[in-house]
Amino acid sequence: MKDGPDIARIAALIGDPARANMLMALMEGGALTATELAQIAGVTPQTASAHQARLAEGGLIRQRKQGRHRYAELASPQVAAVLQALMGLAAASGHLRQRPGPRDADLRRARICYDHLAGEMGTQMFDALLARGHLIRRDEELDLSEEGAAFAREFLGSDPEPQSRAPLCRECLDWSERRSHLAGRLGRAMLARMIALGWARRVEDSRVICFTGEGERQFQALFSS
Amino acid sequence: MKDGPDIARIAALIGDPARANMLMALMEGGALTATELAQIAGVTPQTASAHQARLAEGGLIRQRKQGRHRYAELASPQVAAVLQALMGLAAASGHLRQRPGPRDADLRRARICYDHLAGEMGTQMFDALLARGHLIRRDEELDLSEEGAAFAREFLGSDPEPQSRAPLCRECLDWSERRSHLAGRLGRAMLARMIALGWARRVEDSRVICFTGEGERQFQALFSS
DNA sequence: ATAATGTTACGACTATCATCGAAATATGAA
DNA sequence: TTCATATTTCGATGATAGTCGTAACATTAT
Repeated sequence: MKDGPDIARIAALIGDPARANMLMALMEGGALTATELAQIAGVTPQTASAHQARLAEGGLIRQRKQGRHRYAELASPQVAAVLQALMGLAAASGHLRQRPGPRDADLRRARICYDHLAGEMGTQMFDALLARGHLIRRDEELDLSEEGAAFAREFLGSDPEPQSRAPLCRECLDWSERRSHLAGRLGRAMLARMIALGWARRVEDSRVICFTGEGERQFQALFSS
Repeated sequence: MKDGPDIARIAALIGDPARANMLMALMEGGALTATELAQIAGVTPQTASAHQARLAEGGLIRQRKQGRHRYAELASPQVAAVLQALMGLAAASGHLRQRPGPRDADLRRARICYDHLAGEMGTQMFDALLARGHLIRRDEELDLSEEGAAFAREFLGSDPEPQSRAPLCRECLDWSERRSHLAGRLGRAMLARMIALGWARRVEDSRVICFTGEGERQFQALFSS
């Protein structure tokens, strides 16, 4: 009966918390499988699959079937633009979230954000790398300096997934700290290395990352400002 | 459990058809009352009032109470940006709407768009006024020229609601024609005058505007290109 | 004061849909 | 093949919330 584009249909698709979380995860630019999205959204794979189908039908994501996996990625930059606008509005509305951040103290301290380190320790590492000139910000882009590359090679033992075409360094807004932490291939590799070194481990069925006493010491030695 | 701004809450607010229609109407920039929004959204005043309250609580609109009316307007340009992005995506998705315009032929011919004339005849009138220099477009604004003002005075018999501070002329996107028609105080006055002259009448319980044979003739005499 | 109109509050009904358990299907690994 | 993993289908359940009728409240008009 009304005229105008069907904006409600699309908004309703984004309006479900689970789907919104899935889309936010896809905002990073990568392609994720249904089970990965399920973990991120905190639902079972079945529901995630259903959501994925609805999002695809609504034209918000594209699906690439590859082997027994079904990867999902944002359908177009316009979708990202909508999400970006929504994030801006949500942040400006003060409606950052009912709880201004993860409520658990452990979650606020150190947690996993999809695949990299977030929380107080995440922002601390990010700030330290930036202060030392290992990371360089240039117009919305984040680059690794010469010294930064050397540091990463030494710490990681190798280059992080050199074959991937996902960005090496990316800023990711930390909503408990309201500041940035490091995402991208380097962010993922850094966290993986810390776990491999025994500095920290993931807590079962939670996003909490628990550092050992020794791990905390080493971390502070490396990233104290 | 998740981090990030609460984008789902806001999207869910826009996700309801009634609320989406209300917001789209407010996109014009004006302030509308609850009953006006109810008519536009096709719901009863009670539900419109409830929706208005939820939109205000969600920070999408601001309310100004004035006498026994409660005017609603978009809270910020950021809200408009979100709606704009959604419209762009919806249009690009081909999801213009299940039906690309009002399905009824009569609706496509001439209908009421809130308070002014829309449809083929609406765009025809708009184009004619523009072609003759009665209306002048200057950077997104729409103004009435000297000749246009004279024409309006003659046709209307008086100036349209000179006391109001709403814009006199405004462009309104016509989604069955995908072109502009005339809104604003002048658009409202023009339609009211045509009805007063007996050229046309509203069809009960519909948005259709039915022109008489003589009314159609007069209309074509005035606004043929 | 009385009536008329705009708005809001309450209560109830209803439909939509998100969610999950169980099971089926598809693909890859051994 | 047989087993394991990823994904999808089906059915059922449960909760959210959109809707309206009735009525109260607020404000303006007569």
